[in-house]
Formats: sequence, C-alpha cells, structure tokens
Amino acid sequence: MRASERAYLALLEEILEWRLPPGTILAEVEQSERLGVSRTPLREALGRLAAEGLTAAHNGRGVVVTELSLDHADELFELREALECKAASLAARRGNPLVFSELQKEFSSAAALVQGDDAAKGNYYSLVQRLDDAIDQAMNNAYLLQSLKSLRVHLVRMRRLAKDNPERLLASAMEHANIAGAIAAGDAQLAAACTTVHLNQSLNHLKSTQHQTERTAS
Amino acid sequence: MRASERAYLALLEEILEWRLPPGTILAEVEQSERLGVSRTPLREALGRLAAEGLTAAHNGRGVVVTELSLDHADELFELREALECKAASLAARRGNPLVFSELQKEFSSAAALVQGDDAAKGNYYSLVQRLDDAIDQAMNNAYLLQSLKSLRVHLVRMRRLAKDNPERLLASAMEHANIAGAIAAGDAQLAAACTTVHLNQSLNHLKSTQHQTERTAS
DNA sequence: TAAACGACTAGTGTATACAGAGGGGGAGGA
DNA sequence: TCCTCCCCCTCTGTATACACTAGTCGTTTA
Repeated sequence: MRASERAYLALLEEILEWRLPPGTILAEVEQSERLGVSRTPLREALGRLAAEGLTAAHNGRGVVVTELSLDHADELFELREALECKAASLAARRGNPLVFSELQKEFSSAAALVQGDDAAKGNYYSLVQRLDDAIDQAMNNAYLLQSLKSLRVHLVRMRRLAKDNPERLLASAMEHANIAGAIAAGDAQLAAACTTVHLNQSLNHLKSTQHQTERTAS
Repeated sequence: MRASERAYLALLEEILEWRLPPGTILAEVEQSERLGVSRTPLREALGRLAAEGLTAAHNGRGVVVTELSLDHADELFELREALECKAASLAARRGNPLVFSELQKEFSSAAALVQGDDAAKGNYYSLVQRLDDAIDQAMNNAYLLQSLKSLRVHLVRMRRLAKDNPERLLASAMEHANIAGAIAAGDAQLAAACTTVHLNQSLNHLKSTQHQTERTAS
C-alpha cells in the first residue's frame, strides 16, 4: 500500500475515534515522524482530510482537527435529511423489491440482536450497513452517493458522542424496517417520510443523551 | 499566491471551460512544465481536483478529466433538487424577509435584462448569483453549504452544454422571483416547491437543447 | 508467423534539501 | 516594570533527485 494511503487511513481512524480530538494541531514533521512516512505523502493525506472537512488550515501553521460537537448535530441532520430522503425515494423507484422486503424481514426480527451482547449488536450494525449499501446501489446516482459518503464521515465521528441503549436500538430497528418496507413497496413518498421520521427520532435521542451527559457531569 | 493554488485555479478553469475536455490525461511532468510549477504543488492541485470529482485516477498512470455529458444531467439534478429544496426551505425559515422581497422585485423586473445584450445578461447572471448567495447565508448550515459548493462545480461545467435563449431566461427569471417570494413569505414548503419547479424546467430546457444539437449534427 | 519473454523507457511515488515566512522570545528603552 | 523592536528558530511551501513499477517494443523460439 502507498505511504500516503497508510498515513491517510491512520489519521482518519484516529480522528473518527477521537484519539485526535478537535483542536489538535497536526504539524507535518511531527506527524510524518510518528507515522513513519516522509512529509510528501503526509501532506497528501492531510490534503484529503481537509477536503472532507475533517481538518482545516490553521493560519499557515499546520492544520487542526475541526471542531465537532452535538451543537453541530442540527446542521448535520438537516443535510442528512435532504440526502437520505432523496436516496430513499430514488431507491423506492428503482430498487429491486425483493432485496428490500428481505431486509425488512430481517429488521422486523432484529429484536433479539439489539438486546443481545456486543457481538449481536455488531450483527445489527452490519445489517444497518447492508440497508445503506442496498439503497446506495438502488438509487443509482454517483453524485448523490459521493455527497452521502462525505456526510457519513462526519456522522461516524459524531456517533462517538451518543450512547445507544436497547430501547432506542429496538425503535431504530422498527424504523429501518419501515423504510425498507416502503422501498420494497415502491412508494417513494412513504420511503422519504419514513426516513424523515427515523432521522428525527435519531436526532432527538442524540440530544437526550447530551442532557444526560450534562446532568452526569454536573 | 502559492504555486499549488495557481496550478489548481488554472486547471479548474480549463476543465470548467472545456479547454481540457473529458478524457484528457493530465501527466504530472507535462502539466507541471506547462504551468510553470514543480511536481509537488501540481500533485496537490490534482489531488484537490480529484476530491471534487473533476479528475479520476487513471490506473496509476496519471489522472484523467472525468466524463460529463447531458447523460449525467438527470443524476446531477436529482442531487441538486435534494440540496436546493432543503436550502430554500431553511432560508424561508431563517432568512431576512426584506432581503428576499427585494430580490423578488429585481427578478420580477428582469425582463429587460434577459432580452438585452451580453452585458445585460451578465447583470442577470450576477442577480442569480446574488440570490444563491443570499440563500447560502440565510440557511446558516456549513455542511449543506459545502455539499452545494461541490455540486455547483459540476453544474458550471455542464452549463457549457446548454444554450440559453431569451424565452427560457425570461421564464427562469419568473421562477426565481417565485422562489425569492416564497422565502420572503417564510413559506418553507412553497419555497421547496418553487425550487422543484424551477429545476425541472431547467432540466427540461437542457434536454431540449440536446435534441436540437442532435438534429443539427445529423 | 505468432506468441512469449526480456529489456528499456517513461512516469509515478517518496524522500530530502533548501528557502521564505511567521511567530516567539529576549533585550533594550521608556 | 512594561512595551516594543529585532533576531532567531521552527515550520511550511517548493524543488529536485532517486527508486520502483508498469507498459511497450523488439527479439527469439516454437
């Protein structure tokens, strides 16, 4: 693998996992020595991170990891609603109904997964990803896909701010089942509406964990 | 200005103006000599172009300018509808009504502009840009703004494929007036609907010019 | 005559050296 | 004692050299 690719993946993972928290200054020499690559491929990695909005120029003095907190959740979910509703609508019009009715069944019987151990939860998260992948493929739109991928990077980073609980995961599974069902039925309007519902529920849950955190901290 | 910035702006302009048509291979040594910069800043410029989807890796052998034709218009406008409808909705909720009612008036009296000479048309295009800027500011969403900016790069490139005529520009001015009016009225649903109408009309016009071109060519 | 293997060439990927700019610290003056 | 100015140091931006890989062309063998 190329050195620039290794440096990019390493920094990406560290930023997404908050090992490099917002505000961290990424100096070129320091990071290139730490990651064992020279400055040239490291600069390429930093450039890619900046293009995705994960880092920002720091007044000609290296780059800093961009801020991200629950204060950004509203903005992020506004973009998410625009993109994912459109994606669900298009998938409803163009997707293979069999694929999505199968996914709907799996989500409907996912109660065991979300209340199980970590391995079972892992299975649930991979099921969510399979729905995302199916929608990505069904909507058949490269430009929309690129915007969605760019959005998801920020969502992954924000996920670390939330604490999922079994009740929320169970409700989430039902919402996903509704989305898959609407797409399987070819109902674009319903698919968009189900997505809107799901995103609003997710956002509300995210904000409620913030209040809990504040109360715990105080 | 930095050498990488100069190289980026030069290549961007040439791609947007189709002086570097789709399929053009951008070899590092060749382009760095042509633009008068060394390979290092040129690579940075190529990286930025690739991040925006204007170039793509060419099997480890340089990069090529990505394809773009009217065949991509449907996909591009699907993303455009998702983003711009959301933007118009948010602007209707958060924008300053005075700003948009003023823009509405200007669009309503734009008949003289669109039927004038090139300078008058330039004034019209800058009026459209002022509406876009006002929406960008009013929606107050950095993530949505970033996606919109990324989309607009492709729209600029595609614009060269269309031929505007006075009738279409006049209708376009009326559609823009409706959008501005809906935002000024604070009606998010109406703003989104007006945007949908405008985009569908634009897309239809774009496709009709394709048919004319085909008939002219045959 | 056709196919396969090897060598040469061109072009990318990486490392490193050098120059310029900006910030911080120290010293001097008010 | 505080403020200001200047110098130095560190870090970025750029250029260039080197290595490695892939592709193409020519030659040889079946």
